[in-house]
Amino acid sequence: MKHQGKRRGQGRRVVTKRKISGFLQPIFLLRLYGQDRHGYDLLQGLQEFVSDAESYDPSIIYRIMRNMEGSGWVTSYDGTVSRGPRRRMYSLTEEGKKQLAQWMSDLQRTKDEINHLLTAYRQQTTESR
Amino acid sequence: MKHQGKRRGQGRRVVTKRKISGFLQPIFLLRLYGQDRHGYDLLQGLQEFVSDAESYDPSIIYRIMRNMEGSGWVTSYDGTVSRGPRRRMYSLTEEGKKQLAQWMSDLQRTKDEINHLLTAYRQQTTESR
DNA sequence: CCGTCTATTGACAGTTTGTCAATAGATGAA
DNA sequence: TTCATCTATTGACAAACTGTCAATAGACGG
Repeated sequence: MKHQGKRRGQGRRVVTKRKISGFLQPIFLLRLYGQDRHGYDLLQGLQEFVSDAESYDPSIIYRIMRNMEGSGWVTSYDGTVSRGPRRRMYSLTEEGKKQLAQWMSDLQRTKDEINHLLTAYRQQTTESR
Repeated sequence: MKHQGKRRGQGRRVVTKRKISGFLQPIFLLRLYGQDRHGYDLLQGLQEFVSDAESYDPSIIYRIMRNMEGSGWVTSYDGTVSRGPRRRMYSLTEEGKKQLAQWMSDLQRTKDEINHLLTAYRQQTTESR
């Protein structure tokens, strides 16, 4: 008999720094819709879509873009250099557009689910006062 | 010189089964608002809030609940047995209520961000046809 | 020539996830 | 009674993902 209703599980787990995963990918794909861009450009445009854009380490952009290239959603090529070192330019593929559409429909459903949850919460907290 | 614009990154990474993380926790806390419940009960009530409730392995509920107990958001005790083996009952703590409120405000912002993204996507796809 | 800014890459440790087997009591059928 | 089945919970492992940070490197201003 290990534990029977007594204290369990305390300790460890204090803060969670994890962000909502799978949210940056659609943002990047969307920003590649009109024109090709390089990683740093994508990083800077992030602030339009997320509130804590500064908290992202630049390296994650490149990791995400490499993964998306591996999935065939973007392709890359060496861009011309203006200031600084070589830039890897990314462009959206047809497959990437399909993936983006899929993501958007998933996000629509996620939004509906969040909404449902928020409504249920408000209901719960107003009726019990 | 490793790669200069040639094929890179293809291979690995085909399907992503990962779900939006940190979405089940607030659902469970909310369902504990009115009354104490056991894990299996929480599992069954999931379908009200997420579309793919069946796809969740029961074990994740217990893992999540143990973590939340470790964080002090719920406490547990042995419940009375009606059908089947012992049930571990969970109840929401005051700290858990605070955490839930925090989560809800985060989700509100997340919802706004998703909304912004969806709007930007629709704009992009309609203007470019 | 040096420091700074732009830009990208690679690596590693720690966390989280999906999955699955194991345990176990209660109930109903044979 | 014995067995299968349903309800419930626990533990463990490998794979995937995350945060973080150091390293590289070209261009530019002073």
